[in-house]
Formats: sequence, C-alpha cells, structure tokens
Amino acid sequence: MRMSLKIDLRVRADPADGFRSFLRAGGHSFTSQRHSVLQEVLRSAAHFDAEELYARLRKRRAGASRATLYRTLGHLERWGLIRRVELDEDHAHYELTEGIGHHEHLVCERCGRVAEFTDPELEARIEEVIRARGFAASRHTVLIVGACAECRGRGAG
Amino acid sequence: MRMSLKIDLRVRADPADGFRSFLRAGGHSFTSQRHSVLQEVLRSAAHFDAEELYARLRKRRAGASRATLYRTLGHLERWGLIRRVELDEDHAHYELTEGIGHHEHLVCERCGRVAEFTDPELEARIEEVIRARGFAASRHTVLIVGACAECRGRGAG
DNA sequence: TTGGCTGCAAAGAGTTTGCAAACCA
DNA sequence: TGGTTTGCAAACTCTTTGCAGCCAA
Repeated sequence: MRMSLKIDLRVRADPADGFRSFLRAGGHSFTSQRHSVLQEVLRSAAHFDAEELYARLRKRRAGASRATLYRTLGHLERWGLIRRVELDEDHAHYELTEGIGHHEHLVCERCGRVAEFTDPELEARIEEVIRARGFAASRHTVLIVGACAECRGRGAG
Repeated sequence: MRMSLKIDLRVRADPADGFRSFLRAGGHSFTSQRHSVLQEVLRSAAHFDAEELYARLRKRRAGASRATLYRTLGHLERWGLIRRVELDEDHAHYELTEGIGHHEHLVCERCGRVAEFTDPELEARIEEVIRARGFAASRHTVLIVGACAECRGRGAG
C-alpha cells in the first residue's frame, strides 16, 4: 500500500499534471496560457511579483495577458503552489510554497533583496501569544525591514 | 533646570503648538485645514484609515479635501504623531504613536477588530535574529490574522 | 456543443500630482 | 509680496471585471 502511494506520487511528478487535475476537479480547463504561467512561476526566484512575471512571459513570447496572469495566479494560490506575501510594498509578492516550510522575511531597503529566516523560539512565542489571547490564527507574518549586512558594509551605516 | 524643562514641556502641551513649530521649522505653514486634520486625528481610536478620517472631517464640516488630508497625514507622520501600520488590507492604516510603545497586532478576520500586544520575549528573539544576520533594522512588524476569542465563541470555530 | 477561457478595455480602489486661485507670514 | 497651500480633476498603480469571440473537453 505504501508502495502504490509512492508510485502515485511519482506519476504526479510533473507539476503540470497536478495543476491540470486541480483545475479539472473544479470544473476548469487547463489552457496553454495557464500552462505558460505555471512554467514561468516554476522558473521564478524565491520571490516574485505579477509585473515581473508578466515581463518574463512576454520575453518568452509565452502568451498570457495581464488579466489571465492575475486570474491564473489566483488558481495557483488556491492550488497551493504559491502563497501571497506582504513585503511592505504597495503590490503583491508571491513565493513558491513547494518544499519550503513556514518562514519569515527580512527586506533590505537599499538593495531590495529579500532574505528568509526561521526561528523556532520566535514561532513558539507567537504561538504562545495566540494561545494566551484565545485567538484562532489562520496565519501570521514577521517582517523585518532595514539594511542588510552587505549594504551596511558598502554604504554609510 | 529640571524645573524649566518641565515648564517648557507644559507650555507645549497643546499638540497644535508642536505641529505648528514642526511645520514652521520646515518652512511650511500651519493652516486651518491642517489644524482640523490634527484635531480629528487626535480624536481617533487606536487605529484609523484615511477614508474614515475624511468622513469624520466632513461630518464635522471641518474642511479639508482628500488631497489635503493625504498631504497632512504625510506631515503628521514625518512629525512623528502617527505611524503607518500594515494591517493586511489594501489601504493604509495609521495609529497614534503618542504615549504608546512598540507593539504588534492581532487582526480578527470576522469582526475586523485590531488588538495590540507586546511580548518582551518575542521582541528579544527578533532582536536576536537581526543581530545574527548583521542587519540594521529600521523597523519590524508582527501580524497575526485569525479569529478573536469573542468571534470564536459566537460562530462556529 | 457549450461551458469555461481569453484579451481587450474599462472600471475600481487608494493615493498622488499639476495647476490656478487663495492664503499665510 | 512671495512662497505655500488648497481643491479640483486628472493621473497613476495595481488589480479586477464585463463582454464578445475563442477554445478545451
């Protein structure tokens, strides 16, 4: 039984198959545009935003209008491949959830780089606060904004 | 000397005086609109947003256009009376910094209420992460989103 | 076939900005 | 008087939506 489960997972190794199944289960279709968006998302760095993804799609001549891109990002988020993250800017950023556990973010105001970190004790404290307040948290975020070590070394400060 | 400092502070007790000084120092003027906005901000609850503040100004017939309101919020933020906070919505929220120390937020998705909390151990862990990364943090936020105790008691969940 | 899909363009929400008239110091 | 500020409307950014034609199953 364990064997067959493993085999099942292997058959599903291609993300496109998984996405197709997800879409079909919801009565939706797996179009070439959605396939292009999926491929480009999988080629993304740890963090990306809609505009950057759109530019890459255009460069690759993999057609998808901005409207379709936004609609597809919604599907991918519902499917669980990506997650929307707030990085202190006025537009949405996404990150691949694939293989990554929960983590928080450090954003450098100078170079714009986003670093991730995990800290079990920090998470434990957050859980404690949630418990103490009788809250049922659906999610939480910790965002640290400032200057990263490299930028500090470079400029003044 | 301590006495005279105290007296100075008392003379400055009216926020309007402080704001006027701040504006003048920057070569700006203290207009009736800016005074109205200041008053209304001081009458605000712990958290407010531009639209809500604008509605209150209109109700009070204390004139200030939306443009002036946004411009004045910028001045108040620079002065330090208010601080912009990200509360997981697509528009800015502000809070009075006056008399409040650093704190984090819990947002209830059902009733929309925002609660504040402080947790020294949590802050210490964040400082530790910052130090370990060689980061020079200008600020950080912790946001917990979910259902508050009251809402949990009420609805299902 | 026939629902779902696409691209376009327009609508939205929130916020900013150009500009001429009005105002403060 | 001269530099600021105001209000209006238009511009802007990011994202969503209405619609007519198109495509997948």
